[in-house]
Amino acid sequence: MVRTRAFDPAQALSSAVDLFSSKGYSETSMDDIVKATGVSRYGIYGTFGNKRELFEQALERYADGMGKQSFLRLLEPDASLADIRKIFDERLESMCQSGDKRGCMLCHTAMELAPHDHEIAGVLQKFLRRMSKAFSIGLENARQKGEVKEGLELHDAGEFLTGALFGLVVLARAGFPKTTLNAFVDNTLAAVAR
Amino acid sequence: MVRTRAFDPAQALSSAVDLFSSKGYSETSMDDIVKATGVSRYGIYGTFGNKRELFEQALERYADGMGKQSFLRLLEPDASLADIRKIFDERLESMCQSGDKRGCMLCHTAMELAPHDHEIAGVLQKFLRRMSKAFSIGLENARQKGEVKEGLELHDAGEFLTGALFGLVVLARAGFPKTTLNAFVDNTLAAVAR
DNA sequence: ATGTATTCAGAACAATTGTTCTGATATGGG
DNA sequence: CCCATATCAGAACAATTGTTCTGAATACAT
Repeated sequence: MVRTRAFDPAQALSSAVDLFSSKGYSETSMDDIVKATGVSRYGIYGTFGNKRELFEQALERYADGMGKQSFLRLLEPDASLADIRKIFDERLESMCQSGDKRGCMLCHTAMELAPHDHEIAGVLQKFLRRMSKAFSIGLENARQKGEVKEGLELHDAGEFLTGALFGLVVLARAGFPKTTLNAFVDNTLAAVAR
Repeated sequence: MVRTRAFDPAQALSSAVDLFSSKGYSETSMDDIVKATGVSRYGIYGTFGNKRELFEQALERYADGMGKQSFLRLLEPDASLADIRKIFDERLESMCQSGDKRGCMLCHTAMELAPHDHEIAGVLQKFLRRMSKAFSIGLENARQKGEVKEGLELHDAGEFLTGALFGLVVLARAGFPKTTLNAFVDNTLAAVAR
């Protein structure tokens, strides 16, 4: 052991997540990543492998973060529709903040990579199923409070909410105003509410 | 006038639309276009300008085609919810056919180009507003038949359907099975149906 | 303090990108 | 039949891509 690493891999991965989230895979160059992280090419390649592998790790981290900080509360037995709405509102807010508009890594992955990269597609599907499952558990909990539309099939409804979340992302990136996005969320929630 | 053009611009543009639809902007190279159309670079650049301009024309053509062949029937006074469902089913079917999976040019444009290309974003928004308007007129017509949920605000509902259509596209590209996509459409339609 | 192994910063590389140029080819009016 | 001109096929070009290599810098075990 001689010279110690001068950067924090977790922090570098975090920067990569930001870049990939906002610009997607092919629009983000390794040069962008080197500049954003301040880490040398040597450090990036030595730590994360190549661009594809870096993306895969970033995707994993992105999904984990989203799961822990947004979807976990749906699993609480007292979760309500308001908690589901909060997920949509948070995403809406994050999509609307200015600058190089933040995006959605899952959405980018589905659009650019999944159709011709089966390994990435598998990882993506795992996360989307997890999201959908969390949504349907959230709905099940909300149902206990009498907030959910009667007769709603919760498994399908979970996947519906997942898809709707992506619809929101696409509308936001197209540049629609916040009022439109809010109305979209209202209609989405109304589709599962009592 | 001396030597005549050996290719049909409309047909070449059509090939470009196919490529851009399935792979998006940056994943489609001019070399791909040259190969797919069989037209020389000279012909492409002379007829359509550069890649950006070609994409813009392809986008225009894509949206026009989609409008004429899918959305026009919603404007008929006797349009019904079934006609709206047909739009979703057609898209679902087109997304599921094998090979280099077909995609959605509007969706790709929103994800890759719109956030940093204001001109393209403007064109895109024009088309999305047109789609949403067609949806809400379709809903208005369907309302005459008593098919629509009472109290539904049709303007917002039109935009909701537009967003949901994109959600469907993203789920399809993520590789979800047809049954899931069908359930998504069911839930979407149920959100506006009586 | 010194040497050695590891990280660093950036040069270097081959491949691919969008775009332009060039000489050959073909066409229709004289 | 022949020439002028527009089109063709592909070479050429500069820029950018992902990736690897190289010598300088550094920090710990000795």
